[in-house]
Amino acid sequence: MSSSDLVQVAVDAPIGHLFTYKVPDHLKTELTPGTKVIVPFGRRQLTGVALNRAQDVDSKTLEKLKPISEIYSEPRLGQIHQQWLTWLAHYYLHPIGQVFGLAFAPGPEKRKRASHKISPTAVVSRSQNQKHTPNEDQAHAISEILKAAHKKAFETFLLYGITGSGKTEVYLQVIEGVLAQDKTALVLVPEISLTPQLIERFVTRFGDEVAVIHSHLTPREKADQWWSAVKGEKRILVGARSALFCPLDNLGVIIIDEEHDSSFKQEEGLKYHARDSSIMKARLSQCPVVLGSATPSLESWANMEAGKFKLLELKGRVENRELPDTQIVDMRLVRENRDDRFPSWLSPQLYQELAVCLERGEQSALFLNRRGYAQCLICPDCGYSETCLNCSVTLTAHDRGQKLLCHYCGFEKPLPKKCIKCLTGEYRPLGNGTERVAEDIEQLFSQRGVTVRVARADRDEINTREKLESLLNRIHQKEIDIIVGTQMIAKGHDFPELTLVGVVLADVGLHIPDFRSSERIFQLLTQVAGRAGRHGKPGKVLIQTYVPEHFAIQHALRHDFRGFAQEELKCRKELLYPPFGRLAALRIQGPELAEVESTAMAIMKRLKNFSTIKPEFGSVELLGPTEAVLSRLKNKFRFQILAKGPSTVILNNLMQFGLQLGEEVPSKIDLSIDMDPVNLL
DNA sequence: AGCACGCCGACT
DNA sequence: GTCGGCGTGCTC
Repeated sequence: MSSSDLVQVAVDAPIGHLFTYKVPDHLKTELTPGTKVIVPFGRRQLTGVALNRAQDVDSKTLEKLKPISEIYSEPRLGQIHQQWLTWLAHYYLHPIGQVFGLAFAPGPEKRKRASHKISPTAVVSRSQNQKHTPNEDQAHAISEILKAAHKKAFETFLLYGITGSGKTEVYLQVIEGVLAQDKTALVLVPEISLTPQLIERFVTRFGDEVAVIHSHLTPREKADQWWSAVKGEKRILVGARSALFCPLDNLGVIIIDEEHDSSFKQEEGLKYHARDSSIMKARLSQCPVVLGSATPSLESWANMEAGKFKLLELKGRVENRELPDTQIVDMRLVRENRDDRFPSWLSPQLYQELAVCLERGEQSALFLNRRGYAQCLICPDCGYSETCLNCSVTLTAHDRGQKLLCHYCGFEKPLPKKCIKCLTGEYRPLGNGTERVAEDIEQLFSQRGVTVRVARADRDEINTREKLESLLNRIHQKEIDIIVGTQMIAKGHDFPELTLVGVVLADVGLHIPDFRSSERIFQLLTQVAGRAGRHGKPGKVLIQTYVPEHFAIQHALRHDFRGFAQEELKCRKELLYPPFGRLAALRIQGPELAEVESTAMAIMKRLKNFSTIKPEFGSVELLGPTEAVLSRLKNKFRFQILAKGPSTVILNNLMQFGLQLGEEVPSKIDLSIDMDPVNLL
């Protein structure tokens, strides 16, 4: 037998290694590395990707090998994609066949030859949103990026500029230049920022060159968009993180907008970070990658300071718009001088500003990073609060407190009339959510004979694309006076008439035991402040907080990212947290607490042992096992081991060993590894 | 992940 | 006697 008869296949099954298949004679010429195939696997037929030809095997093993059943004529993953997907599988310790599976179009398998043109926005007026003449900073950024693209040079640019500094215009002109070089462009945006407005901007500029992938498309639409990009009919692909898997050829640039956004990290299955993975893809594709943000992640900022990323700064807002006047309201004082005319979450100062805003006929927004009616309901008699059956969390009140909902598993039940513990107490809300804020505001003003049109913008209220579009329309038509919302109003949307932003409680999220909590609060406050006063009218931002002295709040108040970064990086350095050290999390989960705990301890012991025997792991610090902060989710008890080390290579090696340990663990227990974890709860 | 095989409890 | 529970093990 000659070696060309055998091929390695990455089969779409949760198994870490490749499988060897025979190549039937009639497929020999058509089968090249990167071809999608169907192979017999046990009793089933699975898809996979053929990779390299396999070595000869002895005749005994040869007998066991099965032949490839079928092959697809397209897509054929080029060498760059194969290398990239292989890197992902190794780096994130995920079964290679499943990683390769992600590079195929989601949705309908059978596709028609004719490609339907699905333009995300039907008719576009090319008059509006035309190409702007870039200012000096923009022009410099555009030329630097295009220079790299032209040289086919890999380089990572950090495009740093505050909200309204014109990052999108840079993206658009870079893409224009890349298209002129006859190459393609990929733009990744957090799902929440992938708004009709943003899509419109791309479509207006580039018309039917743009494919868009977002989560509200039907499988059919998604497949059409995907294929039009794969086949090069559309040379620009805009999408959320998963669009990174679309096998575009001839990439000229990758753009990651809002690069700091934690939604770029996938938390399930292949736990990849789309920003880091993009950088690897750009490296392999020999093209520049642009990371854009007003509040860069400290990882990226440190990489820039270390000279690995090149800084392109956009100073100031375009058209010299002024930064909003930002003030803090100390809620401790508000509480001391309690004014019963207002709900307890509302300071007289914020009320005053809202009233002024209403009088002037201008729009305002109230931001609170907590959805629902109340964080929990508590019995005033015995102190009991309702918890989820499946998770170790309290239930959040929704629908004016009539419904209790678990934000982790979706469990819900109606509110009991009396406390289920002492049977006498009547639950009281604790910790306001957006629903409560919206209700209070409406009531407060109507009591005073003022009708305010309040709209809520959160995941509960705005759960379809239609609702989002209708909300945005109503806001733009000035049919809304006050928008009450969560992150949804902080990210992506441009509200031209908005002059006042009130942060209801900046403290939400500040006390969670996660080393990135300050960074997240700084980002959120900066983003939400950036919504105020963008078009000619000066904006005002009021931040209500019980900890006005907190450095994240103080730096946000002064619009001082550099100051924040410097101070936060100092803390990170002392504890060797990222970006100064790297992390890997090993998570152990299962239905029985005792079993999970003992398994976690056994694994820790093995890891410790292994790392003391091998000197190269001397620099790795192993922490735990600890019960996760969310100790039970969806009926699974959760423990965690954290590995902290100087480099990812070392952590990766250690985690490879950790993965092996997973095979010796009881079958009810699942062990998963998260490289560069973002969520540590 | 499926889908087998395999070895113990409650049914006609 | 078997129907079916889910533990364990394999898939080129």
